[in-house]
Parts: sequence; structure tokens; C-alpha cells
Amino acid sequence: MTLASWNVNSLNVRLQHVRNWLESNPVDVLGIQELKLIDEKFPTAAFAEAGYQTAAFGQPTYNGVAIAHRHEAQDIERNIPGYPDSQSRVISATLNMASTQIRLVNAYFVNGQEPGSEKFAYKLEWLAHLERYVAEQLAQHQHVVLMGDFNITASDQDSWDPNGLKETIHHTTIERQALLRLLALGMLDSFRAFEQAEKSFSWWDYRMLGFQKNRGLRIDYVLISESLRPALTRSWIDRAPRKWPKPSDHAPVLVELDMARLDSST
DNA sequence: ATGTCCAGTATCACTGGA
Repeated sequence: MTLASWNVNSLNVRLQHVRNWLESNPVDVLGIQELKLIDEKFPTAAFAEAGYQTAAFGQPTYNGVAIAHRHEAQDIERNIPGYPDSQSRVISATLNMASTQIRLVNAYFVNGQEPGSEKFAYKLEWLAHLERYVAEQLAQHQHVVLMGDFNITASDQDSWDPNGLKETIHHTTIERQALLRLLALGMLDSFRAFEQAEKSFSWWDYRMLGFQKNRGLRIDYVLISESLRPALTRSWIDRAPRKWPKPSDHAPVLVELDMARLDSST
């Protein structure tokens, strides 16, 4: 099965891109971030026509996340229990496969704007609650996937200019430590499980010819629980939609799992 | 530090993104 994560930067504007992309990339699951629309405006019918059920968690103007899935899903959860948040950033679902289940957490991490700002404090607080939430998911579910727009570069190799941007937003030590703590819970950065080209990024600034010059960041991830490592066969970033007219500034990140490789006897 | 590019609001200038 194939899972993908994509920050579409307004589903209103990008719906046709998503439909076109799903047509040539008929993934089993797509986690979407930055819907920028309310639930009443979520294009349920368009996804149904494409063969996907959906669970959405929107809000006016900003944020918003959704899961489009071909398999049956249950136990939909919105945001982080125990952490009241007016911003719609997390949606989770349990996906039923033939013989097993995957708990999927799709998240739009806080941007944080600038270290030291109020928004940065919110980012760190949100990250702490997410860590607790993922730990709970791992305790309750055999297989867990955490995907989304993390708004953090995991290391210098995930930035086009790690020296010039040292300790700026997405590059600070404290953000990276938060991401490392997520991994330390027993999650794997699926992209780095394979050899990848240097300067592989998932986001490029609209300005200053960012994409043409490949001045980007890798800030979109699909983390899988260690339990799924035997099933991991491929992980990649699809840069193609970033070349389309009026693109999202993010590219989809994909993971391929061969669930048949999991030893169900253990 | 600043400019620059994009989306949304009910605009004609602002916030927020990253």
C-alpha cells in the first residue's frame, strides 16, 4: 500500500491538482494539510468520484487537515485530546487493511514564525503535546504512521542553506530536538531509510525562483513505527506537481509499504 | 534587515505562511 502526505496550500485552489495527481498516483491514503476551508466547503463528492472516502477537519482561512482513504477507516480523532486548540492541525484515523490496522496521524505542525516569538512558544508547546499524543498512539496501536508538514528540518542536509539559516525558524536546535524526541519514541524517518539524492527537498519558496534554483527545505515527513520497518519498500518526494501552473509550494511525500512482509505470527 | 510570492478576507491593505 502507498501513503502520501501533501500540504496543498488551499484545497479550494488546488483541488484540480489533487485530482490530477491522484489519477496518476492512486495512493491508498493521502494526508492533506492547509485546507484553508471550512468543513461545509470540503469537496467530499470530488474525492468520492476519485474513489476516496474522506475525513476532514477544517476552519476558516487557515490550517485545516484531512485524510482521503480507499480503505475503511474508524476512530476519527480531531486535534490532540487534552490540548484544547482553536487551530485545526491534527486528524487521526485507524485504517483497516485486510488483516491488520494502521493508526494514522496527519498533522500540520505549527510554523512558529521566529524563535523567541509567541508563535514559537506555541510551536514548542504544541510539539510537546504531539509527542505525548504519539506516545499514546504507540501504546495503543501496533502500527502507527505520523505524516504531515512538520515545519522542521531534521538536519542540515534538509536545508538548501544550513549555514546562512542556522538557528532560524525550521532550523533551530530546539525544534530539531523535538523531532528527535518523536523519533526516539520508536518512529522512523522513512525517507532517510533509503539512499536519497543530495538536496532533496519538499518545500520551495514561491519567491526568488526558489524551486528553479532548488533553494528548498525538507519539512514534510512520513514517520512510521519501527513495527512497520520490515514492510517499508520505498520512500520518495514527487517534485512533478511543483512544476505545474499555480502549484502548492509543497510537494507530496510518499511511502510504499508491503504489508505482506510483516510477520503476523509475532 | 529587507524584498520577494501566494492565499484569504469581503480588499483596494492586511495577516500568515516558511
